[in-house]
Amino acid sequence: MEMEKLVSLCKRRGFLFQSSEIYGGLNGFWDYGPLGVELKRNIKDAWWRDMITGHDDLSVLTGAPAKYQMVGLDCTIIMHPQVWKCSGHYDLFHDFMVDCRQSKKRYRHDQVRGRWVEAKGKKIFVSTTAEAAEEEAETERKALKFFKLRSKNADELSWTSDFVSLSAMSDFAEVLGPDANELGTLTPPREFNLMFKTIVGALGSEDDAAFLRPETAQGIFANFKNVVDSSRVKIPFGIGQVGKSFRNEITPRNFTFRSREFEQMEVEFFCRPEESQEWYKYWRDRRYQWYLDLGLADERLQLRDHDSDELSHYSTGTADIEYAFPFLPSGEFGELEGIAHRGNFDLRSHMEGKLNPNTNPLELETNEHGQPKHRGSGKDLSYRDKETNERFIPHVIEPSAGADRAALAFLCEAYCEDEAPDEKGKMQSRTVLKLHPRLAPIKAAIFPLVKKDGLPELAQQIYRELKQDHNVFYDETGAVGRRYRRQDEIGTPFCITVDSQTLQDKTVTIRDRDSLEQSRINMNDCATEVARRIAGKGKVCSENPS
RNA sequence: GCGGGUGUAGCUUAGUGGUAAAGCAAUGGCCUUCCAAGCCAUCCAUGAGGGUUCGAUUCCCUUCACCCGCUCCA
Repeated sequence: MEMEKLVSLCKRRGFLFQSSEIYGGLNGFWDYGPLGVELKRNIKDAWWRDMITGHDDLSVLTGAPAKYQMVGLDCTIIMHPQVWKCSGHYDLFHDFMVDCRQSKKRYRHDQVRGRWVEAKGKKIFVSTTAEAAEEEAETERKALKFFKLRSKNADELSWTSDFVSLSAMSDFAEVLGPDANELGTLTPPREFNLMFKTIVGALGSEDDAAFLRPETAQGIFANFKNVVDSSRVKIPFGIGQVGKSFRNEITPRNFTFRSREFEQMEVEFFCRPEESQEWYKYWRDRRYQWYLDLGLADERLQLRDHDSDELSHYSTGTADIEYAFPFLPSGEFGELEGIAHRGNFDLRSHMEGKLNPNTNPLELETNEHGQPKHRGSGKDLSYRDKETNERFIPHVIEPSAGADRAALAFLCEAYCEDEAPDEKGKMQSRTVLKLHPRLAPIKAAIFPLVKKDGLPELAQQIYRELKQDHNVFYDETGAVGRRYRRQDEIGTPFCITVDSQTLQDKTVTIRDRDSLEQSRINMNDCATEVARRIAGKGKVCSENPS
């Protein structure tokens, strides 16, 4: 499937528009049109229903280690700045980057290391991005090449310093960049603010700087105690939240896949440390199945466990649910959702202060004076088991999904060009969105076959009745075939048509979008039939010829 | 952020230093008894800003957006 066709359809039919399009657009921001907003809302509603309000906390769900509770939360986008300092985002999202004018590469300032060397009366700083084990050999190789020396003359190189990070350098004039063969090609370090900054208060100054949240999760951690104290939840339980997050992406690209403003659907699931591994596996598999149940094909969906070297020290497991988006090279997948075992890192960071994620066991990150780099709240965020009277800091499993990425994946999966007969029975190509009925923006369209003999009045009667429970659409213009095709293109799963036979026996036809099959049902049964078909329809996207 | 490419109607394309053309779509009619039919009518465009010029959609500059490749992806 070509991405341009889907992008074009999204615009033409009102799923997605570029933000501020009349002013030329804004890179990394997208608006949802009348149909897109319904699709995205259906995705969020399905998630909320399946994870939170519809959750059966009295039964042990298939694959789950035990019964558990689920509650929701809706936190503010702007939070106390200390939240982001303790969460690690403040440090992590303020990278200093240097660019190389020669190699055109960009490096994280603190990840480039090197040492001073002198030869032939000239002193230079040789830098590299190589691993610590190889940096000595790598800098020697580079120095030899720069001074045009043979390996056997390596003793002519006089190393005058230990390895230091580029961040310790004040001037790059004598620096040989990691991929450069001349000096002074590195630009001064520039700050990349990946969090959106704003000022709180009408007269606020830089001291009143605050940030738009780069994830919804921290609001849940910050409210952990409030939820425990107010809602009678007992561990194990989860807190879910759906909402906007903001990241100043360096390169937004691939339609809505990497946007600067996006919506997340996150659960923070709190459990006993010794049971956390089982819960991690449960959530990983449960979330994967959710996408399958809503129609993503398993050959385009994968559950990828992170390798141990990708994991944070405090995490005993992280998996990504990934989808083979059509804009990616063949064989590559893009992340829809990450399920991370986060240990007690977050709750402890908000208690004690920012922890150093590279320590094991976790230690407080300190500044040059030995003081905490970012002070925590000092509040006790531990949990007391009312039965055993045991107090502990829960471990956290975090399934974190992107609503916009899910919407994009469902659209990509649903887009389909197949054939349908025209009025002469000849096969014509048709564009159809084979969206799961739960996700389809419009559940059913109601047509009078012709605009006379009282058929419109009957159709409108059905329309009004269905409207009470579903988002339905009424259309009486043009040939009925054209109306069917219009609905196919926006993914409407069912079309109900009133014809002359309705006048005699009160039956109407209901047409299935995917099979094109029509069956006659009593016009008074339309609402129940549509509800039955939406609920009963399993996987509808089993075939995707593109 | 770098390099290359592209911007004409909702979409697909045409064209020109001097009135911007068509098909499809949309809208309103007529006609139509089940899968994009037909007829009539209507609506809509040179991404933005500046320069050269009597005159710029066309030439030049800047900018914005999109696509491809690098980079980045917390």
